[in-house]
Amino acid sequence: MNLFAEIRDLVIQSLADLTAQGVLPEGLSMENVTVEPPRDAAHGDMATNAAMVLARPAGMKPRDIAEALAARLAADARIARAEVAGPGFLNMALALPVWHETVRAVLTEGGDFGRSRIGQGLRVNVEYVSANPTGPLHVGHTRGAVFGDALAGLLDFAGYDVTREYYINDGGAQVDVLARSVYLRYLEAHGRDVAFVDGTYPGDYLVDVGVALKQKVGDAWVDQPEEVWLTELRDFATDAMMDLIRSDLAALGVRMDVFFSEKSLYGTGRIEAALADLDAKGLIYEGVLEPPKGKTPEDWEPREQTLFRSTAHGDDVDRPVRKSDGGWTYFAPDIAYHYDKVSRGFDALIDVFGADHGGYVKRMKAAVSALSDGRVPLDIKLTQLVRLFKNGAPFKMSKRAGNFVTLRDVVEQVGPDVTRFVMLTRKNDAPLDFDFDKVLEQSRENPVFYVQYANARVMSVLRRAAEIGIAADDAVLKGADLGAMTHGSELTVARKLAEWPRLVETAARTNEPHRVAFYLYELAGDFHALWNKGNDEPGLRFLQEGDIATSQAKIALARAVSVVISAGLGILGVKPAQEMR
RNA sequence: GGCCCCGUGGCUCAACUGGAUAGAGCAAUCCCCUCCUAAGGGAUAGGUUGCAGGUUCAAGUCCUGCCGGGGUCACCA
Repeated sequence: MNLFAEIRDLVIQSLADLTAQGVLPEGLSMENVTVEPPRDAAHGDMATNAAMVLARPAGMKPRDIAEALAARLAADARIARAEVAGPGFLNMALALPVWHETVRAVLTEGGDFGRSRIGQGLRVNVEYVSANPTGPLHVGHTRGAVFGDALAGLLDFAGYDVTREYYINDGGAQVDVLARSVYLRYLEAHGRDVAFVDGTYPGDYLVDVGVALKQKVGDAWVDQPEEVWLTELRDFATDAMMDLIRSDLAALGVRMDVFFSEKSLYGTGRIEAALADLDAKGLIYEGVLEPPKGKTPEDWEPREQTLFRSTAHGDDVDRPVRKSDGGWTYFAPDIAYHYDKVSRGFDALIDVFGADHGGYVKRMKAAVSALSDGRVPLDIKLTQLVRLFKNGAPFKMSKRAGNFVTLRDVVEQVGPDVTRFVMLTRKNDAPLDFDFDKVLEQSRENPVFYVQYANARVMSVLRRAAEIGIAADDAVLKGADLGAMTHGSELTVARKLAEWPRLVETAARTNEPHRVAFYLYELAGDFHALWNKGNDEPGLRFLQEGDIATSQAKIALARAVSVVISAGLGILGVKPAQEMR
């Protein structure tokens, strides 16, 4: 049930009736007619812009349309009042039973309340994390991981068929570096003194890998040239790193559907096939690029290269796909990878990148546009930096190479639920401050706590109800007479619940899971306000001694809040708290 | 220099992709605990949405040009 959609349907139907009566001319487009909550609650429960949108095409005054529409709407039982305001807004106040039915719908539909069908079962691929398999995940990856996972959860809830995918960059030169670094640790495991020269990874996390390698091959590779061990060691090392990364993701509660290996694209003709597709479309050519506009690099020299005509699909310059030594640029396998995604039949693609990859957005979009002939949209979401703090002071990462704050560090210190929620308290393209102390603070400043506390309070009421003998399981509550729910503070909460399905759709349409986190904070706020009013006005308490029917009506509202909080947190991958400790 | 992102009360951020008088939280001042967990709530004060134009019934939101901050910029991924 989506109340806003229902009322919009009513408005559209009413406009159609007016057209049939000849009040409005034929053929008006209703596309831009919206029904939304007004900013100011004093304006009523819902407002429509219909009169203003239609005034010009209809050749009528906004107020005339609004008056006619108001009269029509007032005939519906759900509309308690409809009045014209401002330049032609039509404000509607809804009848009390509408809110009671909203609460009942939440209890009846349970965790499915708010589920949407706007996705229409379309298959969407969300690619995220995709960190190089050269070490453990760090905080930056954590934000991308949480964002991508929450987005996937959101789209699933909105009716899409979602695939969560990780692209393993195991094909480039960085894997050779990894292999050499592991080799050094391997020598170390054999008691050798080693030096980590520039261009190798000195991180401690490779120590165990070196030991494991020793156990596997003994001393067979000691004092052997690279030709002997490099190829095999690459696989060994990337496997070890992917095991590490998988366990990092598991600690955060992220589970991928697909791990796609870049290496699997090489030597199999798949890169060639993708470029052949572009070539057949006349988008591959040999040419010389102009130097970048403005500042020319010192060592610039004109060079003939194999280029992808990405400018034909919105990019600023064409992009090389082959290096001068004949090998592929990194962009070539990326093209092939997205070609693979397109050919797997996805209806939409989403890539989640760190903000430092902003420069690749246009070329990736151009590639997907070209490969799919514009049929498959690619949305690229960039996640901004995470700034770490401890007790309000910037948390310096050690300068020592290879030593950084890992995902594991964060999760072990504050837990996966807090990590996830906090990472979503800012929209993806804004920098995020993460303070190890503040995120554990129990105060209104901390949204994680605030939302969890609201849910815990509901649970507390349910436990207390059981103690004093008031039946309050869901089966009872959804059949309860909600007539006793009339107070303004109660209706404020019900109104907020009614917004949930609409919020889900907006968040899904924009690919912005942070909206869910903000909504939950607002819902919790309305609930806390109601709770506190119960301190002043005993009549607003959820448990009314000696009046089981009234208690059940009020408990039903509280329970509905926890149902929506649980559903919302579920989308974000956070477990709701049953009690605070 | 080109491209991308950001600029909203003293501070940290929202604003339902164009809707009404721009909303929250911190900080400030004042109030509310025999009461379902006060780990909370209520009230007051605080704004030319970086600047200047434009588009329209309507602009924080869209367009153009500036200013400021960040990212990025051909054979590294």
